[in-house]
Amino acid sequence: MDYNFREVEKRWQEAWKEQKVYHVEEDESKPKFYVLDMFPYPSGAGLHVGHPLGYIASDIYARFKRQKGFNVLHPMGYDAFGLPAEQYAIQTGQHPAITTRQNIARYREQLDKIGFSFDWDRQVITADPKYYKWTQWVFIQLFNSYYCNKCDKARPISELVESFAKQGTQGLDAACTKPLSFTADEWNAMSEKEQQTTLLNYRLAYIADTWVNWCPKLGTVLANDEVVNGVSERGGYPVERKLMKQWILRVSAYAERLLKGLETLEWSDSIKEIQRNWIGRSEGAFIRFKIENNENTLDIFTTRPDTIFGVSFMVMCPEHALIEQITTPEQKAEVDKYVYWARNRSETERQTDVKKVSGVFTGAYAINPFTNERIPIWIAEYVLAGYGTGGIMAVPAHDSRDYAFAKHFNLPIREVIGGGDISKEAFETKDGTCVNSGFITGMSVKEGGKAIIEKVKEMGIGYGTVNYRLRDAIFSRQRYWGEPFPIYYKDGVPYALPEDKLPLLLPEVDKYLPTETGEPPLARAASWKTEDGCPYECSTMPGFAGSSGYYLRYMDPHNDEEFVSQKKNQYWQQVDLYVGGSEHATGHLIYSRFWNKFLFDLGLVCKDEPYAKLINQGMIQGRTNFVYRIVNTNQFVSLNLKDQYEVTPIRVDVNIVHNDVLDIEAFKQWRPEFNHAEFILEDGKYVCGWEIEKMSKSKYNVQNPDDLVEKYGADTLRLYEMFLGPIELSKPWDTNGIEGVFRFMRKFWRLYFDANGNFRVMDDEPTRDEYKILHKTIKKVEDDNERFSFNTTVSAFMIAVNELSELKCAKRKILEPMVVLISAYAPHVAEELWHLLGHSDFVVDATFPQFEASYLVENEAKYPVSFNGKTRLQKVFPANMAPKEIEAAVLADPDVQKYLDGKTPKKVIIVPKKIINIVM
RNA sequence: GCCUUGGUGGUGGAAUUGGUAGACACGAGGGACUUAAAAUCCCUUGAUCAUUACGAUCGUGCGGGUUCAAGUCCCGCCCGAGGUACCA
Repeated sequence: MDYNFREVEKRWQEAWKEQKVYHVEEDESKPKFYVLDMFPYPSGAGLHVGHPLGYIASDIYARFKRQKGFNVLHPMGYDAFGLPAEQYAIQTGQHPAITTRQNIARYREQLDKIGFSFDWDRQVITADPKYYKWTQWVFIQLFNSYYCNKCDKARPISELVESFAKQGTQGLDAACTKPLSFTADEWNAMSEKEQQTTLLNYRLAYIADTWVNWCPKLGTVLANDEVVNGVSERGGYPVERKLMKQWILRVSAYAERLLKGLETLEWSDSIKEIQRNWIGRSEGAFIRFKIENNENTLDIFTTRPDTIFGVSFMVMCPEHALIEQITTPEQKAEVDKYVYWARNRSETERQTDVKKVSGVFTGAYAINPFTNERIPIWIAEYVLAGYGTGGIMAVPAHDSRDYAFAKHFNLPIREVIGGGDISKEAFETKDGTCVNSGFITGMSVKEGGKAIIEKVKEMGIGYGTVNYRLRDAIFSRQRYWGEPFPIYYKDGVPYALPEDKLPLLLPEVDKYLPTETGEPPLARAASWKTEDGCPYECSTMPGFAGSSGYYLRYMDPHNDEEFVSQKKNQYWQQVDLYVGGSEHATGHLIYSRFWNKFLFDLGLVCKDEPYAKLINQGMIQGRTNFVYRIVNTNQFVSLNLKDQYEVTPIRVDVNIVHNDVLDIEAFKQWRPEFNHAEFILEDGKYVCGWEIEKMSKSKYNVQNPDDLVEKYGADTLRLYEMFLGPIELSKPWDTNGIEGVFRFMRKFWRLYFDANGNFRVMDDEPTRDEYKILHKTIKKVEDDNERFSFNTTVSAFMIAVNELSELKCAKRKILEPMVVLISAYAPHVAEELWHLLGHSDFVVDATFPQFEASYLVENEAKYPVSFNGKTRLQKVFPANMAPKEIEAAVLADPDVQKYLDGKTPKKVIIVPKKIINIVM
């Protein structure tokens, strides 16, 4: 019987489905293991060979763990809300739900062909009302919570209301948009509307006017991580800054815990580092500067309080609220002009002009609290609204940005940290000594900073504090295809919908565009209001809403009463292994951790981190092939002859190139303009050039997994994707090697059949050599699986099969465990052989073979003999021979003596079973 | 600029704690079988020199160092990839 992968794969895929082989239930008798792949967005293009890389790796691990006795949860679903489906809907009028359904069907079909062990009964789809009911529910919990800094966790907003009624803001320490201060009487005297507005200052999901990344082309705002290099991540459209009322999640309240939590995670250093930078913790001081002839104060955050004696000007961001109040009449015209200009600049313009200095003087002066000096207050773009207080004290001598500004506007530069040379550039060290600095002169930077903090505290104008770069996440999108907010407005104030009204279904609209008045698409829905006539929120939630807590829903996907039951959450705990791309480092992987920590605070989940171990699979790059057309002709010249001509490289479809040799007939058919192409060949072939690029349709280098499955089978594809190299590394996809893996698959199959195609496995006792091959392989596979080194496991299989073929081994005691070993990688062929071996259960439930070290014990050890570290020859000695004896034997050996050349060695190093080194 | 990675044959890569560098594949060359092709099998394949049998020298981005021994550890560079970028 030949290796007929089409028949084998079809048979077992059907059997697995029918018998629900991969269905999993909670089972207290077994330890659990949770393996999760990052949620895919089902795009219209379908899967390319890069997508399954991570899925194959996690599938191998899931199957391996199951064979090692774990109860493995390995689910899959779809992150189905999102921009592409909606953009398509705008263009065609087709409802995004339809497109999404089609795309999901296509994904499913492609995934099914690869033979994954997903439990599809647990599938979740974010766009399904049964699912987004719980996204909305979590949002309501966020809305109804605030962050208590004292107990360092989220608490019900009702507790805050009670406390305000009793003691106002006295003793309050809560995360907030801006610090407020009022008494119980003042609170109690507030109207309902005023109270609700006040509470928004504390809620973990709140609405506020904020500067946002507005993308006019997409008609929506974007989160910081959705803007890349000043343009939208999806589509690459320009992004502007705009002041808008938006729903926001108070992620910043969790900054410290998000940072600390990283220490407990088994994630790569690079991802942890990216998150640390994104959170951006910095210690410093908050200091209030008086403003001359003005009631207000200019508040600043600085990490260098030690340099306060060197302040020579102050800078506010162009968005600063105080600008109008402090600008002098003489400066007003100029300030207005600058502020207008700066505020309306796009992100792209801002980023490209980073080096250009711009700014304007307000005419106002602040007072240095230590020197009582008048300090001019400027406005400049280099100070950002979103960080700290939006104002700084500028110390040009010791900050390069302030330095550039001072030089440009001719402001004084005063040295306050000794030891540097400030004539050319700022001296930014943190290990200097304070000079010209009043009472801190002579102190180190560290001591000086501490002393200033003490002093400002005493003076009541500041305190030491910590600032984070991490900002609150903007949570509204002015789009149709997302979760509706469970929010309605009464008297202009937002209220949460009662939980029993969930899910709030996405309404039908006539068009997926904003209204004529610029409102989001949901405003088109005729009855988008409560029974009492209160209007619902018109924006929808962003992509990360549905993906932030999805791993919890997999634990209990059909529960309509609870988000996840305590019992099931207790059983599955958290994701043990999470596999996905590193591009989610600053988006999903932060939001998801935030979401989980919040649910943890509420006592809904038992772990405060969602993903214990994370593996980032590398990208699969495309390998583009080129042909070379001689300029102004229709002649194409082969790679190694092209330098003799002036040529234009042209990308050619990789599917008509084999091992870099062009299929000339297929090329002529490929596009009409090549019908009559002529070729200059080398050795009778047309050889193409190649380059590594991103895999994309426009570069004609896309490899579709379906085609490869069709040609070689899923098992070969799975093995080959793993064989390509370490899972975390990015690597080019090159089908040249897949033939070798396919050959291996057939060779493996042939171990079980004789020349006439009859199953030939017999029950004879294996030889010691045969056992040795098996146990060497068991050990290698087990160790490599545990460290996610799947490429070396594939090599180990190849070696074992080569060796067993050599021995013509057909013994059940060897070949049966081999089936189990390989089954995680090539489940279909393993299943077929497993049943041919007489089993009626499924190979995924077989027990992973037990490694017996005794089979690997050697009586002899082969020693490489080296002279001064250079290996010259090999000698075999009994494994238990003492080093002393080996030394004597080796020195007496005639071959060795030839190299000794009559000299006496200075030293002989013998590492048992490893190496002999003779030092001369 | 800063942070994180990585650099090994023509190609993908292996070498897990410092112990025979190049496993396993691809590609290439040669051969067997075959009317032929496919499939399969065998040999060679890091470079240079030598080839009569033994071989010899060099070699893991570059320059140093530690060590009996370095792809692996340390110091200083060079190059690539990813992240981040006025974050006070």
